[in-house]
Amino acid sequence: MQYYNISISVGITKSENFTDVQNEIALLSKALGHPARIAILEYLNGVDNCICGDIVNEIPLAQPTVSQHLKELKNANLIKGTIEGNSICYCINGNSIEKLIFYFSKLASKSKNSTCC
Amino acid sequence: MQYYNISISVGITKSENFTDVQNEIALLSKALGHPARIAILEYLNGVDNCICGDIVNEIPLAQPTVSQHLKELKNANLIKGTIEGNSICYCINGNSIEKLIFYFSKLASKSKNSTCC
DNA sequence: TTATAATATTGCAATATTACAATAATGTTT
DNA sequence: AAACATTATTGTAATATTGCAATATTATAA
Repeated sequence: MQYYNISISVGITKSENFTDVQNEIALLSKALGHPARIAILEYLNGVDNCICGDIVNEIPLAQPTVSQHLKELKNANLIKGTIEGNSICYCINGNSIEKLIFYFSKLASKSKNSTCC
Repeated sequence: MQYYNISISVGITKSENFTDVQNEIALLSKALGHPARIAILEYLNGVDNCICGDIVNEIPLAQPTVSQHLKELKNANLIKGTIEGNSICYCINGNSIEKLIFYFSKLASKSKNSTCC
């Protein structure tokens, strides 16, 4: 008797089964799915003109953790930013946020009238 | 020599460090952070009047997996639903979606003018 | 050049998420 | 009642996420 242990993709999100739009909205949402990253966006929004050097001091987490969250926000295209001297200059990418707003508006449009549940 | 291995919260999101609003938006976003759950919402939105019995057949994942995703959407208050006979009747909770739209609109408002990054 | 300051990366432990087979629970048919 | 249909739960394996200490990188200041 011989056993073939076939287990290919347990634990991985099956992105290939879904549309590009579904995957994109999910990725953006996922990046927003942590309070620290929401807090970072709130701070960036509160600071005018992108003069933002000390995000680390504003977020109640250790510096490497904040750095990691910033990286994820940038990967998801939710913030733009560059290093300027020995500090960073990040700001919100309004386009991505608006993409979400536009998508969710469509999603909520029909569901307003639903009274059965 | 004696070692005290103190490691309390490694791996857990530190929700207590953030505001209620930040946590709520993050939880909603997190629930939206998977293409299958986006697909479920799209399907629910496409079907009028909540006559939705066969979500499982519409999502390209195994039935237990779909059931799990539905549970998460319900936990996050993104869908409402009840069992009706031997089928389910789910529909989108427009209030939660609108909560996100409202929040993101505020977040994107200031960032439109940012030109430094 | 040698600090100093700010951010990034690495490595690791702990927890969370994803997916599904097997099974349970529950209502509907026959 | 027995078979069927539909959804939920349990258990488990694999991967992902979270958080931080230690360290690296890079630019500025002394």
